Amino acid sequence: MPMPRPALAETDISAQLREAIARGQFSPNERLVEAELAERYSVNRAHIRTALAVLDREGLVVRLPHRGAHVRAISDTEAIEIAETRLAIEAMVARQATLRGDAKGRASLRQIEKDMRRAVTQSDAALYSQCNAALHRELQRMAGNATADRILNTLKSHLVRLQYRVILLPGRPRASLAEHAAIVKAVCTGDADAAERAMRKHLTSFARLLKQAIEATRMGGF
Amino acid sequence: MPMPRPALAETDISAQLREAIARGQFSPNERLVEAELAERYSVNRAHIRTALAVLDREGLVVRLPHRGAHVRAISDTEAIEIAETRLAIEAMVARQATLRGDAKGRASLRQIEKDMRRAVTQSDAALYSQCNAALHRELQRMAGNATADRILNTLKSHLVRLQYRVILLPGRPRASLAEHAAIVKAVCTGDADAAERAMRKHLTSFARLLKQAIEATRMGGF
DNA sequence: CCGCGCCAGATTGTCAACAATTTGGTCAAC
DNA sequence: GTTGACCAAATTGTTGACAATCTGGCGCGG
Repeated sequence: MPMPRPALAETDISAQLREAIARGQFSPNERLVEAELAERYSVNRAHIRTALAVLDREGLVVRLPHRGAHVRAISDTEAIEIAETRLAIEAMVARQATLRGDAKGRASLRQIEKDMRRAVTQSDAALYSQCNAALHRELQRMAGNATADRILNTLKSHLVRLQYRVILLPGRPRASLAEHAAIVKAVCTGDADAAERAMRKHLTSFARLLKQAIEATRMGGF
Repeated sequence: MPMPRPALAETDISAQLREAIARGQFSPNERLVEAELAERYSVNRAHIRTALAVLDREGLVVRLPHRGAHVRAISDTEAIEIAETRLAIEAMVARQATLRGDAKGRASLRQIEKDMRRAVTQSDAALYSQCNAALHRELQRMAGNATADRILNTLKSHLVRLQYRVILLPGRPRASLAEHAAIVKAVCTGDADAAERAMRKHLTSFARLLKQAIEATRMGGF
């Protein structure tokens, strides 16, 4: 039986912190005091320091010499930037998934689409969100592009804080479903161009709505 | 007068190591012993450790528990993967540079193109390579997409070890020049679609040649 | 009342010592 | 000759202590 792989403590802490920040357990601009984090995660301060350096490089936190680290508040324009960059990569992933994907992957996609449909008819936002993630994940797996995986992983950790704003927009799930269906269809019929186009369309509309949501928030004084 | 910003030692060491690995000062699979690096860069072992963690996350090195770090040897398929991912992002950057670039940037591009032409007529490979980097850098600046910048920076650090193979191909500079000229023209005339297409074409041919160069190397032994 | 310098506490940056683990080699037994 | 246990050196993993620096508040002088 192959041991569940060791994984360095530092790597682990980076992942935990990344997740925590992405989930909003630390608010933007919140100070991240090394000693506190060390205690909270029951590790040495050195590990926290290392994790912060990694997250700094990823853009999730900012560190100023002798002034410590804080959660980086991504600006509105930057959020859009990130969404656009994600779009560029996921469009490529959709293409590669079409070209390199296996039958099992295509079957998975179709199943996920079904679940999505159910989520929409039942107005189950949580289920929909879950299916959404599953679909994108399956496409990444089919594409088998580890580089793209890593980048998307990082980009999404920036976006999760924001996407709930979009998902909750009235009528969004229904529109999103149609877009997803188009992607699944293209991938399953082996039309790589169409798959890329469909994904591009999907994420373009996501980016547009994100932009609107941001504007609205700014106006409405949150 | 704004101080040239402090920059943490750790961040600095990460950058130095990244550069060194990218330049091939450490060969693939070479062991990276913390104590040795600490001495070479005149810093504490803790700094090296942190830097290695960052580079691990970036995919430049691999670390195994209790067995240390070594330069990650990127496989052939992965090199192509990286080139394709780069393509996806730079195509977007070209588009954004067209839409958001300023007149000064466009003037720069035209100047760089001139220098490139000179490099080709003089068969000055070093100059050409320099112009090539300058052109892509200027496009990134014009696009003003910090997220894309960071990602491209990382991706390129993986590719530099390989690109000399492509640049040295007979006739490559001349073909590359035409592709670059098309990009500059599209960006300067404000045709974003054309700019994206031109960049895509340019990097597609780069990826194709990289693939060929890799195949050739594999055949030719060594 | 306001500004300024200065001090104490909090926090980060640096470092060296120590513990834990792997690796490669040696030697004995078969 | 080969196998395997075992030991020593090298290396990584962990931890605590100490130095350097920032922050906020206090009191002094204007």
